[in-house]
Amino acid sequence: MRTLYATSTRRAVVDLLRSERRYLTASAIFRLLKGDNPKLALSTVYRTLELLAELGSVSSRTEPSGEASYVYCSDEHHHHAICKVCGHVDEVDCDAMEQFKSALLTGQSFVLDDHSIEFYGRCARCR
Amino acid sequence: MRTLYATSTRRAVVDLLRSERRYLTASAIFRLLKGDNPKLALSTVYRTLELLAELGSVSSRTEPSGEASYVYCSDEHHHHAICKVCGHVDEVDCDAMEQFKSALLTGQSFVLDDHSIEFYGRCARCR
DNA sequence: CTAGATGCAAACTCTTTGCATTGCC
DNA sequence: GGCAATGCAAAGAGTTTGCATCTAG
Repeated sequence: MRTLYATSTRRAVVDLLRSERRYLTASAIFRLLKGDNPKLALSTVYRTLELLAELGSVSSRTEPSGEASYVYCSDEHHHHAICKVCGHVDEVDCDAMEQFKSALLTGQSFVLDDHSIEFYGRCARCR
Repeated sequence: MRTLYATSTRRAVVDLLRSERRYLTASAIFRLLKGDNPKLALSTVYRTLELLAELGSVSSRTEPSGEASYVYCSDEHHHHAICKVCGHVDEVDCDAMEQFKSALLTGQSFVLDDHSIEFYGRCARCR
């Protein structure tokens, strides 16, 4: 199995995502880190994000523009509540979903295997 | 206000989406229509899809690959149940969601304004 | 006839890849 | 020292745009 190096770039990307807790695009991350690391390459950011996604440390979504964005979060099954004001992302656990399945799919002859939910609203600080 | 022409290309795209009822990418639509319409341009398909989205006749999502795909559906607030086998898309109305809000967001100090759900499973025919 | 739609090709944006060089362990 | 990671530049893929031509109304 491949050995992973804890490089300074990787640490910087993880630190940034861990402190921001909102969805950031690769180029946004690149811009934010470029200052402290002038020779950083955008392709390295992409490769780091790909790695973090494989490791289950980040989750990605697609912005309406079509750009991919990433947020640091747990590897458990959960969903995201995204603040429309500041972009802050809360994790929402989804045990409740189980018991609601049937009600949500009333009248549909559909066998539910999985689901994906995004909530939009205002977080504790922006409320 | 701008006048819309009911051109043959537009009719063809709408007819296709209405009969397929599954998410199709612009290039898939292009390929499917190219046979009957050899001089069709991909850019026209994109422009038609953009128009249909504005009119509320199609809804779009982003495939894991990053490609945008489109499905013909109602303009009402609803969600989609997507068959993993054939891709068939059922519309799921979401009245039920209202009463589940609080349960789903238990313990979160988040004010919910909106939500987006996708269900994955097997449709009536593929079950 | 005329505004709107189309085809074609070029331009753009985001993302990925090849390869020589650098850096972690 | 050796393998993994990086920077840089080039290539890909999907999408958009400018413009001359065509067409529905």
